[in-house]
Amino acid sequence: MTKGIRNWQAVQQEVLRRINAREWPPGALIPNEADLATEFGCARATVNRALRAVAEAGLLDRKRRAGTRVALQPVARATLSIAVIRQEIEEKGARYDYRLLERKLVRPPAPVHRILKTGEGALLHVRALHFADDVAYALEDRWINPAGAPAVLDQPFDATSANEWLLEHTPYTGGDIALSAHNATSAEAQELGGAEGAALFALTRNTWNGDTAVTCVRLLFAHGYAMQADL
Amino acid sequence: MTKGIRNWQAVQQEVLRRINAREWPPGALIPNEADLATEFGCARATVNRALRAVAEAGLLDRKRRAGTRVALQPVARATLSIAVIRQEIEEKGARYDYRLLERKLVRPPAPVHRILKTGEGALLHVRALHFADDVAYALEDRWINPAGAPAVLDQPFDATSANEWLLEHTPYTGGDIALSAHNATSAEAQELGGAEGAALFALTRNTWNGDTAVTCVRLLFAHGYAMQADL
DNA sequence: AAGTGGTCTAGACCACGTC
DNA sequence: ACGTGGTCTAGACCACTTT
Repeated sequence: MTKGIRNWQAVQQEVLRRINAREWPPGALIPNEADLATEFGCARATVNRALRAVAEAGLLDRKRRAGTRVALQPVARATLSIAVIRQEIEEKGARYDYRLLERKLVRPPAPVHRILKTGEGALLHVRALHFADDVAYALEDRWINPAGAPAVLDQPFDATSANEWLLEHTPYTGGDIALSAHNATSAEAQELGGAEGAALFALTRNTWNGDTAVTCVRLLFAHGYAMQADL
Repeated sequence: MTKGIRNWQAVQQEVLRRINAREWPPGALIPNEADLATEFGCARATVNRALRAVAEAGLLDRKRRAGTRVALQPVARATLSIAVIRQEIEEKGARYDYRLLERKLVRPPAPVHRILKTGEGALLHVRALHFADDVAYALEDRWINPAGAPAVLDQPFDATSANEWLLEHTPYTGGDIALSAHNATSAEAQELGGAEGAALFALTRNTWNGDTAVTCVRLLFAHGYAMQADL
């Protein structure tokens, strides 16, 4: 009988240890919550809290009646923190700068129209550059649906980026993100200050609020950019 | 007095609604747990569970004594599910295939040595290709520390990829991941079946177990690959 | 039918950071 | 010092799913 494991972090640690040490090998059924609570000398709720945390990390599979099993293929969940670009740059200790390239209310081209599923209305198209210590850092190409972002048409976006303004002023209920690699066109290369054809890291993001599309944006990062994540 | 909000998901939903509707605008201090519990007619623990979930999603900042505030800059947390490559391909409905290119026990070059911080010993270097429906999908270039992966030297990796074997047989306590874009060298282009210079999506991952480095790997995905994430 | 995890409760004490 | 969130408890009932 193990004793003194009374807080959920300690329980979690012990559970992780057993998984790691293969005392509970992949696929194995582990004791139920009540038994573990008895063994550890704590309440079942405490065990539940710990097991739930480990399960959220992907290392346990829990099913009612069937019990808790050690995951066979622990799907690694990496969490990306996608902050406002200004913040990201300032956190690196660099000086942030911003330049608006274009801001137009236009009817979107077909691909954008398809993604945002907007009606007949025009969308606001904004293109801008973000700088870190005067070096181009990212090129932002964004379409904004005025129906999804009140007051957006009054924003000049000449000093504050759409990236930042939207996050502050526009609620959203969901979104999806795609990460990819893209060869710089000559125009992009010129704007970002790199070579044509250079491999650029691209982040494409669509955001909606309920049934209304809010914005779709592509961020092209200068050559050499790497996005960090933790396991 | 709102009534009938008795389970934590319902409380969470109501909290999200208030944030979204700007009833609780960004930066605002929201009522404390006890008051909300009274208002909703449930136990404080239920409110705590809900608020904790919303805070984990990045929409609330909670501090003892200072209370709970709506986050000013809701850092979007996107979660990447990084599965075994075989699984990823099969989930797309494609047929998975694998080919080992190289498997050698060698002294690592300086950059790898620096990352893994291993001693004098040799590392296992494995290069392999993953196919989806006979089309090259990803190129795996991996260094494995025998000290961190028992029995790895007995694995031929001719039928099962190191990607899969390690996940199944080698515990780890942590890791870090970097995502970037990379121009294909001529050799890489040949192996992946693309053009030299094509922009390739790269995932670089280092894994360790306690103080021991386990493996460092670079996965180069064929041109056109996009990694999906959800908000 | 039965056993498992999922959740709620009411109360309590604690840790922490602001006041 | 004191108010806040963080956590633990013991018990209870419920929902799901497998047997």
